Amino acid sequence: MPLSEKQIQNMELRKKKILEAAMGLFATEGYEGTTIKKVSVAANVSFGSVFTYFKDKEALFYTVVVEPLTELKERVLFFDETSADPLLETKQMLREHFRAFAEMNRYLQLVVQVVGQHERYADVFKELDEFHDVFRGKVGKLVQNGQQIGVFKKQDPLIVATLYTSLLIGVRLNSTDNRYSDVWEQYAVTALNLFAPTEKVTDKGLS
Amino acid sequence: MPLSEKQIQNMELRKKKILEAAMGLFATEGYEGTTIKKVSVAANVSFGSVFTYFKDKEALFYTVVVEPLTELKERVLFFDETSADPLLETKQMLREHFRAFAEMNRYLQLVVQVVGQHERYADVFKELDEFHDVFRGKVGKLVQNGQQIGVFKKQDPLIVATLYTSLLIGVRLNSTDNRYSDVWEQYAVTALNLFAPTEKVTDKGLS
Amino acid sequence: MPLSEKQIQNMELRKKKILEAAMGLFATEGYEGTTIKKVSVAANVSFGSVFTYFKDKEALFYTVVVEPLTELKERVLFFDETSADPLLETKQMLREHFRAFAEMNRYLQLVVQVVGQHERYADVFKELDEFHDVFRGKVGKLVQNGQQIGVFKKQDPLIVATLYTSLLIGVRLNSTDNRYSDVWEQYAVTALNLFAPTEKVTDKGLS
Amino acid sequence: MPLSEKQIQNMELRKKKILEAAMGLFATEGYEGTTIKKVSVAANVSFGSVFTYFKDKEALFYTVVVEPLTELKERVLFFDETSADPLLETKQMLREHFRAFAEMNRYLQLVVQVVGQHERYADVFKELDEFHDVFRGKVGKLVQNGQQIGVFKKQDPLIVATLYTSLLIGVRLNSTDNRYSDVWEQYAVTALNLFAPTEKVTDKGLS
DNA sequence: GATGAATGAGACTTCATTCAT
DNA sequence: TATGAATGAAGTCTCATTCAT
Repeated sequence: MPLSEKQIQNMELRKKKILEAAMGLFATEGYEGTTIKKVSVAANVSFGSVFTYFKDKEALFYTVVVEPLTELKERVLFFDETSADPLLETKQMLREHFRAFAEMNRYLQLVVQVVGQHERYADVFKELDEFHDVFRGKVGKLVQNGQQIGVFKKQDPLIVATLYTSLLIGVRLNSTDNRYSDVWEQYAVTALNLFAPTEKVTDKGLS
Repeated sequence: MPLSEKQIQNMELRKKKILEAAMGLFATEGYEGTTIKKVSVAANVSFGSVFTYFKDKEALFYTVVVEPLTELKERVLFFDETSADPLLETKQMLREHFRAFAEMNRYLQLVVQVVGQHERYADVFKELDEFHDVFRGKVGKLVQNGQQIGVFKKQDPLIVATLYTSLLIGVRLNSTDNRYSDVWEQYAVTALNLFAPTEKVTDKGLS
Repeated sequence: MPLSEKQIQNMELRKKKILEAAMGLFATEGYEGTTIKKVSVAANVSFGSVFTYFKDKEALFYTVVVEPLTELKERVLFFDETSADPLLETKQMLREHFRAFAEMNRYLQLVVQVVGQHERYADVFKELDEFHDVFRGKVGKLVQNGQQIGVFKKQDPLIVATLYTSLLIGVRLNSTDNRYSDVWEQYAVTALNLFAPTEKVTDKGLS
Repeated sequence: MPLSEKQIQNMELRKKKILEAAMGLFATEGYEGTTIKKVSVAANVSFGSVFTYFKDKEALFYTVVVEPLTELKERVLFFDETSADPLLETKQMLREHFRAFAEMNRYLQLVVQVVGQHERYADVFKELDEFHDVFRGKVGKLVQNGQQIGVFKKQDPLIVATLYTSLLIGVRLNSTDNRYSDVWEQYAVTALNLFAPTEKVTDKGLS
């Protein structure tokens, strides 16, 4: 007797609730600071139910870290590094990236923890690190593109890309707010300097 | 009977060994991942001795995070924000900062943890946050100085300063090495762009 | 609506599968080592179905231990203690007993557990113990019969009977195979000495 | 600072108390039926102290089973299989063996569990099984010795030895008392028949 | 002051049992 | 009746902290 449609939906809802509760707790209280009991209470679910959906705490953590990576990838890798107008592309990219990093606050807090203690979270870090490489590589290509066209000064594109991704995560680490606001808009504008644009860049392109 | 000079020195040595062992463990294994037993073994000291020098685990952690802050402050706040040559001052500052951040790896890993979970480590975070404000303010003044003289383009100096400190911690977070090397040297050079220097900046000033 | 003949047959089949799976698991993994989940998987039946047929784990265990007792009784109490040729009767009994104990390996493993921890399995042990008394009593009568006729030396018949049943279970405990083989045949022959036969006993009667 | 003599003695006492409590519980309630909490209460020791002396439950069980094996070996392998009077030697051996099996009741209950579920307790069973082989071999030699001298009828000595050790453990399994008594004395006398003595054996040698 | 045994709170996890579908 | 998700009691084990020596 297979499960009814309604049951399946209900289970997915419960699983989602658990994941959200777990994400919030892992982000603010850390791995050990988060107990299954706390998660179950926050998710308004019985203690044992957490284990119905996740083999153990480790598996819960893994899912919490890896699953939202899909959304992060989509929001972060959308840009066209082969654009004919790399300056404009970069400006738009910056704005979108800062917006994404502003909005995905809780998740990125988690990412920081994993990256900061990569030896401890080796499995999960591997996933993040692979993404980081892809991300940095793509940014590097855009930088190179801009340099060839002459809108960016000549510099090692990978160094620039590395500094840029570091800047993003660093800003996220140093901020405590969850919303995209004027400050983040300003960050995006100012961060363009990292790419060393040759022309007089005004805010026009972004406004 | 007062303690002899020799005894006092010995105790200080033991305390230092414990602190160093604890720093390494807290940095790589986290707060809960670090047990007093592990610390005592790493410090080559008996289990109970840890409690002779520190009231409890909390106090040990606090000391481990707060005490090295003095060194960090010294290495990071050394620059002269009122310098008559703010461009040169900035270049030198960059190099020294990246060097410091490269070398104080383990400690900064710890800092990242505390900042990333500031709600959890409220007490200790307060100390770090106050330092961060001072640091950012001083950098902001240097930026302002440079803008007035005309070596930097006009931008909100505090935004620039914030991005700069974020970049520093972000680079540290994304790197895994412990030594100052050519890569870090390049970071320092390239990061200057964040300040939007007006003249043609070459590596001369840094080499 | 009463259940159809087919349905009833199906249910009996399912129940039997569960019992067999449970017997194997209880025998090799013990009471606590056996989980309802394992039983359901081994029986190729859903988790909940076990509870459809048995009130709880306790009831399942009880059935697993008590139900096969009928077969054991039949195979073990078949002999005629009033036989006019008690020596021959004893020889045949021995062979059949050892054969039964060789073949009912799994079940007897279970019996050993219950007997070995009779305080813990008081209910179920009671059943086994009553059977044991009957068994021993009947063997005792055969021994007495043989002694009166003079084919066995005089000894306390109950002591002999007790030693004999102990020997049976002891041999079963010390062996790991599941089949009746030459070794078991030899056991049966040699075990006759326990009854202290007066004449020269050869293997003739058994071969 | 090494532990004082007094402290060491106290620790040994505590460890012994735990072992005794554990043996009683494992014997009567089985491995899973025995909880660390029960052991600590029975040993009049705190919960955590059990883990001070034993790595985990498994290690406790192992020690409980393997340590008393030394005593069992001593009490069981004492006899001289090369004796010039193998009949007398056998009679004495029987008496001592039954006495030992009567007195080491609790421990042998444990042995029965391990042997009865050897797959589950593979590690610990190995130790017991090795001992059993030695034991059986030595008994076999004594039987052979007796057969050569002519006090025992010719039979496969190893079969006799196997039946004998099985008888011992079987009797222990079927009895519930803890003391050596008249019944056990009678068992010892009657069990001699298993060896098929040729002469008229009376109780003289044993009384 | 130095040591490490003693303690018990609290975490993770398993699993029998219930019950809605 | 068959199924398997939901639940929470109970067990193992870790580890911070205390304290006697």
